[in-house]
Amino acid sequence: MPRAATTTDVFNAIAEPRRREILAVLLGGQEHAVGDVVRALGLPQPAVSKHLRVLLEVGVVSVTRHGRQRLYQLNAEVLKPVHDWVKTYEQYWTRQVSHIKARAEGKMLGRTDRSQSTTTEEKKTC
Amino acid sequence: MPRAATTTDVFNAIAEPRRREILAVLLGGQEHAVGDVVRALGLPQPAVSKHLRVLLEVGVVSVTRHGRQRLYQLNAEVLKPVHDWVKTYEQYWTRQVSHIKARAEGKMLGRTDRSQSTTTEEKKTC
DNA sequence: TGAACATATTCTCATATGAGCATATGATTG
DNA sequence: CAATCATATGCTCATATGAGAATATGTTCA
Repeated sequence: MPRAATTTDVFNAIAEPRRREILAVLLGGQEHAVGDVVRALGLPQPAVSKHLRVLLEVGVVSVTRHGRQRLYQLNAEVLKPVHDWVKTYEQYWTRQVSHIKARAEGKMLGRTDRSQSTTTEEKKTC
Repeated sequence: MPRAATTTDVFNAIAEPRRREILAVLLGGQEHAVGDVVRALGLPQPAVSKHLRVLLEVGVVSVTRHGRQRLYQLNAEVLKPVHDWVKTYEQYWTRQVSHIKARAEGKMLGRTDRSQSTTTEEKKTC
């Protein structure tokens, strides 16, 4: 089976950087025509339309017809699952992390360190 | 260009449900052998190893060799970007949404600038 | 040394992209 | 109606899956 479709859920939909950029443009609750997004991001119109379609299918944006243009609006609540999910992990990077972890483990394993991490490249997030 | 590699960034890595399940198993800061995850999720071992590799490349887990087994551990801070990103949208699904939106719209007409964190940082625990 | 155990890697295959480009659909106006 | 503006859809192509099965690498122990 190939990778799940981008329209499967919000997690897949927002994995695409361009789509996050589009959502950023829609931030503020304002309605925005496709053209606005195109101009704001400098992307080709078809690309924007396609990305908006994915976001629409997942429900994170809604659309309204207004004359010859379609006004897209952010529907943020659909992002809540992402928030809830990641929030579960929040405590592990907030201060006292080592403390919490130490207590949880309760012991220290003597280990031979050998960071053979395959690729030590830097990944940038959006 | 095809879809970005799953190892491109955290957003892509966590788009896969199985990978989120694996992270859930690693929750708690404890070190877990691959076999533990396999047993916990009932997935074939190669599948787990492959998913762990992706998570490792993105940095959301770290690994340590201990005898013949490899102990994986959650490295939650890598998830912070996801948290920060989604948090920007949080205010739009929390109560008073319409109120907040109305105020925002009233203030800024026209430009959508991207932005900076919400000045009011609330820290409530779950 | 060899068997058993733990995990990683390789290979194939069906499938879903995202980019780029062309074109279709729809609405507005002269 | 025809021209124009605003969007959406269709097409090709290179590429990266994730699942499944088989196999390789590495470690411990008898």
